[in-house]
Amino acid sequence: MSQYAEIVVDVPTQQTNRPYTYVVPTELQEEVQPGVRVLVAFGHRSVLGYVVGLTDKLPDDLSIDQVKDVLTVLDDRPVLSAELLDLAHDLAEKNFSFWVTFLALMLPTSLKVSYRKRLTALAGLSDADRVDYLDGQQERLVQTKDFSAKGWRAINRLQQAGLLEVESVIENQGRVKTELAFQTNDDLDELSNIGATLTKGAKQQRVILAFAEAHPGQVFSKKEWLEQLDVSLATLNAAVKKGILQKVQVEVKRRPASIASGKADGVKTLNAEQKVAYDQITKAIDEQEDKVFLLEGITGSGKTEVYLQAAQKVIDRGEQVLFLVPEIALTPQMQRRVEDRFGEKTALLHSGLSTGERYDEWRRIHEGKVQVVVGARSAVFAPLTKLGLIIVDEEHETSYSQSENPHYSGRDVALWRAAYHQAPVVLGSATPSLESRARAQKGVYDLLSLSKRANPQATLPEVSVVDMRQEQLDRGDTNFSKPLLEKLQTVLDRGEQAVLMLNRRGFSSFVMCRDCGFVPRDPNCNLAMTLHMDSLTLKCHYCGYQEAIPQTCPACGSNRIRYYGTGTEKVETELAALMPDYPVIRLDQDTTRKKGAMAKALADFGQKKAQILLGTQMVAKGLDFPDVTLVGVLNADTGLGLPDFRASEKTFQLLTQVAGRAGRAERQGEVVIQTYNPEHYALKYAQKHDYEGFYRQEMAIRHAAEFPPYFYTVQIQCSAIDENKVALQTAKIAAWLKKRLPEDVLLLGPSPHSIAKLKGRYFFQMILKMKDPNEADELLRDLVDRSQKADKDFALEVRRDPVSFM
DNA sequence: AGCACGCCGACT
DNA sequence: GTCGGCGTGCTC
Repeated sequence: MSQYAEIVVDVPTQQTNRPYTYVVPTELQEEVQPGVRVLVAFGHRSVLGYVVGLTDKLPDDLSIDQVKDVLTVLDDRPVLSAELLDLAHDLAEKNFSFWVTFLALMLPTSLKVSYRKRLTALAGLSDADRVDYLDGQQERLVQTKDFSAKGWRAINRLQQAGLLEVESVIENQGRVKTELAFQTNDDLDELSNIGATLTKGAKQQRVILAFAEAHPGQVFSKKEWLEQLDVSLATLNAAVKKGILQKVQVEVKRRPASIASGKADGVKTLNAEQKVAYDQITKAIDEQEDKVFLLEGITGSGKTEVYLQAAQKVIDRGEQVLFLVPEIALTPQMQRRVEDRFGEKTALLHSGLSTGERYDEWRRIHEGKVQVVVGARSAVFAPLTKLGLIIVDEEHETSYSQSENPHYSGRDVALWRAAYHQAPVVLGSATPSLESRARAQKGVYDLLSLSKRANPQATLPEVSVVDMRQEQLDRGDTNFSKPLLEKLQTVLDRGEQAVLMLNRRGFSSFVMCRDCGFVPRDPNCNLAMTLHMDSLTLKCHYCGYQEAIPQTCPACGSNRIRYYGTGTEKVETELAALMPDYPVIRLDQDTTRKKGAMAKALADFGQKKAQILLGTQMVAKGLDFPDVTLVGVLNADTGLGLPDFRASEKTFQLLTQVAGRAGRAERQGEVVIQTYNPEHYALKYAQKHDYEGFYRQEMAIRHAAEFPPYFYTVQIQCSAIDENKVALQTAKIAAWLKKRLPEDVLLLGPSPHSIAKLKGRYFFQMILKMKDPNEADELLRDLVDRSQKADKDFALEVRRDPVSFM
């Protein structure tokens, strides 16, 4: 029996980033366990806390009268395991954040609490005050932000005068979902008595009564009653009044819509290379080795089949599998395969779920009812206790890194958890990140390669590169080169399908006045706004600001205001003119915003309702359609100009991924890449399907420029509403750092963000480069600490191994 | 983050 | 003299 609990309180600041000791009252001894949430008094108020440990001994610097009691226990069993408590602590240290921030991140939103106050009017409160503070009501639930500091002072005065009651309310944000149901009376004598009182005309009541007598004491949902007995709700309510039925609330678990095809996904025979990979992975599973495998397999080489069979092995051992995918909403095909293979044992976690669905999936995992969890980044914190294998599909994807606070790398968390559980990790990709590939080179990871397509009749597609500079000279301003159009026509005539990708990264359509050159910009970010023809608006893609397309130039009044650049919509229009007989399915942010729209568009394409699929980067990932024999990349190189040392790597990965959509079955596939940089090495290697070649050349460049994987990077990003303030403050910090940084740590910058103003704030950044990733940690922690106290408007974020630079 | 304490200028 | 502005420091 432990007397004291170590508790991390829900106050995310540097000064409170440690456990506090509380007394466990005897009556709560059973319930207070590591990993449960509790309410504790902290300062002058009550806050949520996470129990991170128990102890019998008071810390030396505390006396018994300084320690307060745990007030309430919120969970009847721990919501966080010892593993996750530990992991949260490590992540906070590593990413310059707070322990409590990561603890909260690991739980579904439904288990977070809201802090509110209940104001209740007492006798003597004036009508004016009642209107001001209670909306004219008797009582009201309010948040801190509902009143200004002045307002709160006034409320405190009213409370002291005994005119108003103020009470803190802390409660879970989510609730278990219940639905209305009706339970039949189980007292048959009483039922027959009621039957005697029914009038002749009460036919419906007799139906219900007969049913109740046949099923005494049973519960059926409202829906079941309405459908099965064909009665109305009013009739049911009347039966409640008579005492035949009783209203009850029953718990229902929300499940995200299954997209399983209904047929079991058959186990496929592995080819020789797949078998080697499978054997190595399952050996590590059996021997409980926390090995990391890098599964480097060309597109269509059957990585998924290896994952699924290895997962089966883990399930047979009674253990659990964590299967991470970049963004599950974008890969419905992967979701379907896992569901077809493992059915009810699967849980899904991704951003497309509602809060309630997410909570219920989380509880299924927490209750141990699940053996496979499929999910995007945040699913890496799934409360699995018997992990036997972690799979990270498309491990090079940057979406595994969270760039907003708190920063973390899902891939690194996967490695941490696997080591904890002594389970292997499989990192899979056709185009591994240079970091992972380099680790495999050094023997830190085990390299497994799949060099052939799984379908023995399928080969890698032929890739041709078209120089758009020449095309523009010959044919004028167009998005479609002659070779691409010819190939497209051939494929369509044969009844096959084509995927066209418009790489929109760093590229967009905008409006410009042909007379004065005016370009409409949004007032927050001062960026050229992107044209949206479907809603006839101009939008800022960064802050979401939108306005109507001007008919005349706001600057000079000319009506020669025209559209420039290329968006998917404009290409769609151009395509419709060039290929009027062939309908097009468009796939971009705008057409897939609605829930399930992506899956529907892909299903339509799969059923050949259209032969052309046109989209942004999202068509590059994971699509597997046997009739696609042509892939066209309309603008391959727009990403090369970004201020990011990974621009080449990202371009190579994107081109390789999208090229992999062609010729996945028996028919030979073809790829046409249109570019203004035909000589660029990223294109050359993508053309030859030569990842290893690209890897070697890019590594040489990274080595010369002292970038990852040879060096570790840390990004320090500063922002403020006032431009001068950030510039000045950032320069000061740079000078401060230069004085203190070890000699072998390089500081780049500060430099302004390539987009001057974002969401009303100005950004500057500095980059640190170093050989030892933790060399500057202490200094950076000190910096974060100081900057937090310094100024409310000024914000500073430290990002380890950032995936994009600005 | 909240909340109190305490110091300073602007009013009854 | 007192009220309310906000800078500083603490919370088991």
